Amino acid sequence: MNDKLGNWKRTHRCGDLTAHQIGHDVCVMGWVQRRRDHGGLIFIDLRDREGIVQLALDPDRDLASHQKAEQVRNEFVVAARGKVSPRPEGTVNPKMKTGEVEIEVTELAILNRSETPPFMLDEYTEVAENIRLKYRYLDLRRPALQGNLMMRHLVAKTVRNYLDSQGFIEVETPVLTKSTPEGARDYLVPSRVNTGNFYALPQSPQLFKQLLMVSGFDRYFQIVKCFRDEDLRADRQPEFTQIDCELSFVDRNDVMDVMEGLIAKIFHEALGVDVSLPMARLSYAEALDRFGVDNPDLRFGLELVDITSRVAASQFKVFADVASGGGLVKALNAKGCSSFSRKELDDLTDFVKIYGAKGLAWVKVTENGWQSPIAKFFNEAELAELNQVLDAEVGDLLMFMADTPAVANEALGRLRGHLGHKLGLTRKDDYKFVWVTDFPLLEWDGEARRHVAVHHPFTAPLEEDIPLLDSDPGKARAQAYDLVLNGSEIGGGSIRIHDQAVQSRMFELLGIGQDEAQEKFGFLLDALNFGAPPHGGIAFGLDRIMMILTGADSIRDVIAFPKTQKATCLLSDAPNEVADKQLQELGIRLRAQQK
RNA sequence: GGGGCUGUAGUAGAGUCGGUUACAACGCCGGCCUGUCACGCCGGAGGUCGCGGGUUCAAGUCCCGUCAGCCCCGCCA
Repeated sequence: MNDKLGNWKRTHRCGDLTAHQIGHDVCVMGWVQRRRDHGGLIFIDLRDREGIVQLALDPDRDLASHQKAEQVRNEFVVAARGKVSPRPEGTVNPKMKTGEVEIEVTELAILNRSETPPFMLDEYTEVAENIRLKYRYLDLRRPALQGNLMMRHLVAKTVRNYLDSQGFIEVETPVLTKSTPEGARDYLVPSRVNTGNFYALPQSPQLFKQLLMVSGFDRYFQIVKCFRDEDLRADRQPEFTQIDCELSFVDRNDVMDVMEGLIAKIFHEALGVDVSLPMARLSYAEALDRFGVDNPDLRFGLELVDITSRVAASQFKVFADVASGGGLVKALNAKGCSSFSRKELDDLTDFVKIYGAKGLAWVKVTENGWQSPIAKFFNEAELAELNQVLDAEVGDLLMFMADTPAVANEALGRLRGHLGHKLGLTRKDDYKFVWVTDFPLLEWDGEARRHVAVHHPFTAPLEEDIPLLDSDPGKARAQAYDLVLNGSEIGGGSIRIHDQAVQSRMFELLGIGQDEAQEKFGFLLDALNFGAPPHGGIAFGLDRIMMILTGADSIRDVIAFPKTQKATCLLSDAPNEVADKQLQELGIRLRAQQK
């Protein structure tokens, strides 16, 4: 039989007790981290979200509570009354925040018992993630995850305070909304009242926040769940949280300025790190040229060098053919890496093949010149020129990639990131921000044989590029911007089209006919005709920001109840089959599973 | 849809070349212990080697399939 809470009132949290409370009578409640039974004396480490404090139970002080403590096991829920006392000489534990004191218990209550937990809730035990996810409520008792979620709360609070101070108003938008073409696969929700019709869960509140600008709210924000039915990754969950913002009467510099302030505030509050402003800015074209990717990690150099024109006339056919065929030949210099083993080089080659590269040429720069399978194809002048543009010195490892521009950039850019990690150049407490701007507005989808929006269909082109919409739409750049932190895209947005004519032209370019545009987005097009202000916005991935703030390698470590890579919940067992009656009410019949 | 890694007591691991009864640690249970703090000492219980099939005199070990977790490609405006 458990003890009743009765009139016991907690006075302190365990982790808050220090020398300041010495002499105070206190009452604490929490979970038993560990019991140490010395036959006579019993020590209990009692844990709550703030930390751990030691209870000392002496039979000479109170026999009843000592006897009760003999029954106590790990994870029992216990309340203790007693006096905060300095620990005897020589028994202070400097590893604990509360290590100078202990509670001399005079009354102990067992508020609830616990089965032996399936795994030890200490910092030393590594447990398989499927076990942790099944017993998520236990895993969440551990200090690491408690800390992550408490910091998440602090960040959300900071976001609300900052945006409020900047004149933003938090407005909720519908979760049951309309499925629209473009973008990610929607999660669908069948409508019972309108049999055969479906809502979609929002991929983002994009259209609604634009409508709020038309409504004159001027500045909107929302910390909001978004849903995308796509495959998961270490930093991607099917439901995730955005810090969603939209502003009226602004250009993109205004948006970036306000948002830099938000990010700086978050880092100051959460980590005590002061981000220097303004943040770096890089055009999309320059990002690709120097780093191969549009989300460069600026914590280290290893920049890519375009050598296409320098190898066009070389005897090395692989390079020369690519160079003359519209491809790209790029290189990077891994300083001091000529000691890489054959196996390491093979691994790097395998790595770039993941991104479609056919191979990777490498050169070890030695005192006797190039040591490389491709050295023989280059004459003295060419060697000298390449050494010069790549800043090659003895001990360096040069790597070359020749392919289509898309593959060469992506593969070598990813290799650059891979090397940065491998060489230990990516400190987690080093924070390098960069805005990437001037993205292309459109990209050609060879399969669908039409243009698709790089950002989304409501993104405004650069004003100077509007004529290109008619002459060469693929060349038009967008008033879009991504915020990249340490190689991770943590946010992105754009100035929107507020002119109905431009928006219609945009749909035309995307191959969305007038009728279809009216059917899918008519409410937005109508709204643009009723005095839509110039506006733009941005959305940050709160989960990704939290990953970086906490140093988590997985997005699951910053979400209370995450899903597995197959989008299931091991705790609740979602998704599951539903009763036939439910399907009947919805007018749904399941198709036979195709094998 | 594809590539890769992992799967052995409650937990996390070892298990050699296929060969007797599958090991030790932590946890758990019992006993002892009045200054420990990942307490210590003594004793004990605990196994569908993920699952299914195959090869073999013999499979945790080799082969095929499958399931689950993780990482990646595709996908993610």
